[in-house]
Amino acid sequence: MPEGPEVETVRRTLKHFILDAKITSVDVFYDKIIEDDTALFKGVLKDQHIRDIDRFGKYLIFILDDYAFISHLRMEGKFNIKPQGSPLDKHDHVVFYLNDGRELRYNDTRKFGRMKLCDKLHYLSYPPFNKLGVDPHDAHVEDVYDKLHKSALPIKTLLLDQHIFVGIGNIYANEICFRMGMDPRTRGKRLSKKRVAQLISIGDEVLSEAIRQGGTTIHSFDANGIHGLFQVQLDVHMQKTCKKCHGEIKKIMLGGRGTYYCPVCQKRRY
DNA sequence: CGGTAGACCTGTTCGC
DNA sequence: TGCGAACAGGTCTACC
Repeated sequence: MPEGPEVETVRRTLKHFILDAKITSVDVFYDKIIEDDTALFKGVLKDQHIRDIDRFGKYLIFILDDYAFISHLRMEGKFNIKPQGSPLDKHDHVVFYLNDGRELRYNDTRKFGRMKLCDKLHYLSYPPFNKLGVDPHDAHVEDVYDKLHKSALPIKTLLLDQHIFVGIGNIYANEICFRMGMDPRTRGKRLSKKRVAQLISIGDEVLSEAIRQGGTTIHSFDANGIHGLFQVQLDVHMQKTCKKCHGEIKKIMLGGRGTYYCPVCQKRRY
């Protein structure tokens, strides 16, 4: 699922359903998902209540009584809440058994997602968080400008760099460039301070709107029949026709990622 | 250090 | 229809 807005939707939904539930035990069917020793991970989580769920960028942080762990969904990770004993899906890799007869299941077709124990109180001061950038909502122009100004990489590639901004993924990077009226190939160093200020505010706007709409849900989060997640209205990503000028949307590769843009509306290079 | 392929996985879609 | 290549919401590593 996961760019920042989708992870935020998962966070809110999970929090709504499993806050204060107790983890009675954990099963792990694919060890690589757990970056710690699996036995340690299972042992630490046993009999802990889920007291809170935080998010930083695309990371979820589960806060327990005495410990905490982070979860990154990468490309296809999903959490589902199922009644105890309902049939396991082929791609369910981690199961958290809850004391109320439900199970929180981590499902991940491509097995890219990762979980790891972290410091409960000061996790932001340790890896991976201490090296990450800022949420566009909290960004300061000077800091971002300093980073962008040093780089010859395309701005669209820089938007994906989690050391600069957190939470922006491939879809929203494309959408942000479109809303900026900016060619995604524009080099970071070409952006003026004023343009960076605009980038921050449009970035914040795009992510906030997506959160309001419940994230772009293609593989829908399916917690106990809770649907109602809208699909975010996308302007360019995977589109054929430009919503503004009705011209053709072009697709190119930048930094190995599919990049969509309108050659008419995103002509300007700064 | 900056930047770019390749790796990690499975499933779906596209082209011949 | 079949079959391999390319691609998918992400990040790390190895290597110029």
